[in-house]
Amino acid sequence: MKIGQLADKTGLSIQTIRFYERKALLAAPQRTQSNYRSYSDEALKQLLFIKQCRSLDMTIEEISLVLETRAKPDNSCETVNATIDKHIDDIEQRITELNALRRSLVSVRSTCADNKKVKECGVLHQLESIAETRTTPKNII
Amino acid sequence: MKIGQLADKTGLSIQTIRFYERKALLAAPQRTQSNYRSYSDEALKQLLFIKQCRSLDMTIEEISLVLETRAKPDNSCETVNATIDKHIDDIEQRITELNALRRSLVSVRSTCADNKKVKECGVLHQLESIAETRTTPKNII
DNA sequence: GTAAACTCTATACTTGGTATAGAGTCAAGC
DNA sequence: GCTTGACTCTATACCAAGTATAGAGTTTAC
Repeated sequence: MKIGQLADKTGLSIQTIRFYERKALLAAPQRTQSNYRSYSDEALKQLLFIKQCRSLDMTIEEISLVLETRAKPDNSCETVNATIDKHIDDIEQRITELNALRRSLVSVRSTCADNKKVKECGVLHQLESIAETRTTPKNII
Repeated sequence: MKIGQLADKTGLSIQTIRFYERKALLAAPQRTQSNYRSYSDEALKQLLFIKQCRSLDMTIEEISLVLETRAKPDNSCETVNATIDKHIDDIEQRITELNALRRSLVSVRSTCADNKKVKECGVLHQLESIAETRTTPKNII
């Protein structure tokens, strides 16, 4: 199967598939005489797995780790579970941060009604006051 | 004041300050004879303003817009409020998405106990099953 | 035979910075 | 006067997870 068909079947773009190959998530496939990539059904399965992981917002690195673990059926799946657990933690933390951020924004926003002029704008005044700067999260997620 | 002092006073890194200058958030300062940047207190204020906006996770573009509006004291502050409102909306949407994501992850995770082998791992099985792929958010925030 | 559709590689772009390299400048101590 | 260390300058590359292009070659349909 050529890359276009694989893209159709997976719903991923052709560039994304090539990108995953470069990132070593997907093994480099065989090539036709004209140097076109030629994929097996295994590749399709692999890509759907990757897509599923990405839909859970796992990073390429996390997926890489999971794929590596998966390759050895008799190993413990501990690292997979640990990856998911950490990922859940990260997301929970990010939710907490965003909630705090939302509260700050709502608070700032509440200081200005509509139809004011710039010089009277409470929001701008708020932004000028050097409130104890909340250290904002590196937005990983 | 030289850039190092400004960095100390604002808590921003020297590179970040130069980066903001390149992005036109901060006006290019005067230069000494030896081509060192020489800042006024205005620049300090401006940077603190920018830092405050960034701490609210506003993008460079949003900050740019707000700064532009702020420059005209008699204009309406409508665009500022609109920017904040949209920003709040975006964050609320992102929180909703992350909550959904968290539920999915917890659900996947619940299918595997500890100390299983890869071939028995419920999490891996879940990831293989081609569940209706939740279209995952482009993580803007 | 030719045009459309497909594929290839390589490269640049996105965001908000961070991290170098290599060169120049300044102040202090000897 | 000279050296050393701290500072600054520009330019460039890097991060994640792709997306978008240019320019070339290939296959397919008519």
